[in-house]
Amino acid sequence: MSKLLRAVADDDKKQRRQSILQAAAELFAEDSRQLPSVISIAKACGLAKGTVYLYFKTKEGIFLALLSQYFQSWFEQGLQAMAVMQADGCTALKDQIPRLLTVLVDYLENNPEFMQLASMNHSIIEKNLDNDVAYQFKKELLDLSIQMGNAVEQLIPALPKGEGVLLLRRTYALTIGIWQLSDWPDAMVDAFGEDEFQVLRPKFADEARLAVMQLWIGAAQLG
Amino acid sequence: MSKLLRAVADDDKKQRRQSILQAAAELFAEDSRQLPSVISIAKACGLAKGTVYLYFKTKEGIFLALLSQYFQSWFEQGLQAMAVMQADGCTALKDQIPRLLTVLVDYLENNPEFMQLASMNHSIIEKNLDNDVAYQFKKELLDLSIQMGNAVEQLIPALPKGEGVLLLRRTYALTIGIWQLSDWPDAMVDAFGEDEFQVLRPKFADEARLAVMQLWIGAAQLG
Amino acid sequence: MSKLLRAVADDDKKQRRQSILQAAAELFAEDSRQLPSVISIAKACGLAKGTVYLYFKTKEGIFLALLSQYFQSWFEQGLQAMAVMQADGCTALKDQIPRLLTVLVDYLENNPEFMQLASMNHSIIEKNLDNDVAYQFKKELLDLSIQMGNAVEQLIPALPKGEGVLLLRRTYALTIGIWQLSDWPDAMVDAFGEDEFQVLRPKFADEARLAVMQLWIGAAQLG
Amino acid sequence: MSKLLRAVADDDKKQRRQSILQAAAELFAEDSRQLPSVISIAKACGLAKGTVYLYFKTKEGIFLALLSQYFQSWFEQGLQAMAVMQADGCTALKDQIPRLLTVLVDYLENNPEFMQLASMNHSIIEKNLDNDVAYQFKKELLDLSIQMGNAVEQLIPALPKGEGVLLLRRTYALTIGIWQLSDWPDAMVDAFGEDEFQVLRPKFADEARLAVMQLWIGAAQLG
DNA sequence: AATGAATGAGCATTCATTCAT
DNA sequence: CATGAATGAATGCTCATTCAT
Repeated sequence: MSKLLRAVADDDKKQRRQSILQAAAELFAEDSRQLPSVISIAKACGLAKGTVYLYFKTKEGIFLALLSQYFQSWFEQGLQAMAVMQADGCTALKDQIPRLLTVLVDYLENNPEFMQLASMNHSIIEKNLDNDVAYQFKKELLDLSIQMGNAVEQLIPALPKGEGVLLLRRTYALTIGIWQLSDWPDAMVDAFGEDEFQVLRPKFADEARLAVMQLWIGAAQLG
Repeated sequence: MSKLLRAVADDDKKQRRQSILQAAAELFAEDSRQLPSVISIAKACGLAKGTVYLYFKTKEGIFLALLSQYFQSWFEQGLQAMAVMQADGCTALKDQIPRLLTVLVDYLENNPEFMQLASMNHSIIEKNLDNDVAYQFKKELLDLSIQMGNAVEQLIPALPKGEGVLLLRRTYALTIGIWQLSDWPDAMVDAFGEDEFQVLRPKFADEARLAVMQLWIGAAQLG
Repeated sequence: MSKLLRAVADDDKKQRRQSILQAAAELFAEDSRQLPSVISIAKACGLAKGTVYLYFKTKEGIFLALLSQYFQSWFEQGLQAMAVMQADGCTALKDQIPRLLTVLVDYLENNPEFMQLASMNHSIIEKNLDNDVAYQFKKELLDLSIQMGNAVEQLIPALPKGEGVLLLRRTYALTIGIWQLSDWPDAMVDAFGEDEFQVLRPKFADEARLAVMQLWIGAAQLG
Repeated sequence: MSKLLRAVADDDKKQRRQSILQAAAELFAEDSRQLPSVISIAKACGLAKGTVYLYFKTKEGIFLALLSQYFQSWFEQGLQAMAVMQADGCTALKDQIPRLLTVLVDYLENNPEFMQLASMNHSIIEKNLDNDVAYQFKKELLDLSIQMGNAVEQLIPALPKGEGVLLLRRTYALTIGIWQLSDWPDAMVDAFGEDEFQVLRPKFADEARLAVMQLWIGAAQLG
């Protein structure tokens, strides 16, 4: 076998790690019912199985890292959108919330693996993880959530102190649930068609936009 | 081994089928991270493995049937609550909605396997089902949903025609999402404690009650 | 695949179990450096891998069962030999001991897998065993040893009470050690020839006969 | 990483080689069920994995070198003891043999890794060795054995010419066998206790002293 | 000489499902 | 109807060794 170029420099290593994540994401997108096998990931990025384990301790570790990246990007998008709106002088709540939600939902729509991964039961991804790795992930997620929660509170004055992050939590829960409703196995779609059960199977982005809007309105109302 | 008495009469068969579901539910409750094995279910109800397959085509079929029963009971509870309220002459929306939601969430709280199973539906249960069985399940669920959707519309006049069932759909999505957030593997709770990450990990019933209320208020608002 | 005849009757099951042991023994004889893989054992007796696990809980369990059979046969041979000698009226110690040792060593010579297996380090066979299975084995071995130890004491009057089983223990230890000295990997024999190192590498049976005889004489002397 | 100082001088190399053996011995002592991994050895002596392979062709080579050192020390002890006795004018066979055996067994008792390693030699260590390395080892061992065999013959006049080395060979075999009997996995000791099976599981040093004495007496008798 | 990134062979075990009895 | 023997697919991970740097 022609051996791979060695990733000696730190940058090269980072890049290689990223290529593993990339391959993992693509394979997972193909069949979101289960995590792809390590060997398939390795092959997909031209590495040997053992090499993958130089970069990740366990298979689940790969997908947690992936999930982490999605979360980060998602929050970034949200924070950025809010920053832009402020810079734009867009202060009408009526406009701001829909703009923010659109940004957030668009991201989910454009990165379906995110929701797939996130909605995968804990019992699948979070088993077989180093406590360190899992803790790190939770910690980052918590920090990001709180940071963005604060921003949301500034956006919606009616929201009591500390409710921002809770609203985000519920928003996330809602999108996860909607994803699961919307995500049918292809085989089932083929078998049953799109129409008969459309009440049970919403189109993700439309439903998410609308449902989250309802949730936010209700939250602002109650606050 | 001495063979079991044969279930010849329809009633006997129904009863045997029910005993399988019973056993499956109990075993699943013991460890809800994964579906119990067929052999364990068979033993738990005193049958041989092959016999279980006389009543269900696949293991997943057992749990879909179980899930179906939970849905039925859940909807029944909801419908009944609404009927009682009407009989009581409780017509203040302000009172009715909380009463209904309490009934619904209480059911979920008292039947944690329901949420667990429902949140597995997606990635685990539906991957190995006969089309017939799956279709049957979806169909029943659809009918129930529509029926209850109508009732909800009567309850909330502000809700436009056809929005009842959609609100239910979102309610279900929201509870599923909250369940997943609240349901940590024991190992992780032990490792990280209950406190540090409580923002990420709500208590199911409290959160569900509150979040669903927000959703319904928002929905009524928008309607 | 044409499926196997089913071993339903108890006798058939016993026979099938025996055929697994048979196959395991033969494969192990081919390369005594390591336990053969389960798949190779299964194939060698025309079974599927899973079927092997219907008869044994772990791979190591197969080899412990095998070892147990060898021990039983070995002790039987010894006990029988002593019984025959008594019946023959052979009472001269001078004759009896060599006859007994010949019987014992012949058995080892004719069943080389026995010594191979026995001399395999504990860390290999005794790991991955049910405690029950291991205990059962030890218990049987203990009983047999004591029984035969008593017989040896009757044979050698000079031996103090209770020394019979200890002499057997040392005899066993000695044969194990000699086996290890005598058992070179084929590759090494090929590479180095038989002659240069014959001082380090005895021929098993000759050495065992002689060394054990020395041990027994010394034991009788000391007793 | 900063590269290590290079061992250019022969002495430095010898020292580095020795430090590898040292580390290997210590790690093996910690868990004598299996040979430690190369990476753990490398780390333990502050080297990189590849560097270890500059000094030894295979992992087993490390442990064979270690085994060789144990053998050398063991024989040295024995030869020295015999020399001292002669210098002491201790000529009573009755006294000499026990003194010698005590020295030999004490060494084994104080260096349990020796027996552990020696009893692995057979099934584990020799399976992955360069012929050169193995030959070298055998050759050295042979020379030492012959040398010490001669010394034993001088000690025990009753021993025919050439029987000294054979007696040593049997002595070694006997100690190896006794070692294996005495060496139970901790898990098993914990599970079964020390008492019930003590007949099958001698205490190494006591048993070795006694059994070897019997062997030597028998050998002197027969000679 | 020293490093450490890359390689890839090797394997026990479970368990859903079938089907001969 | 009931049984339970037989099947066989499916896979993460370690670690000795190599060799480019």
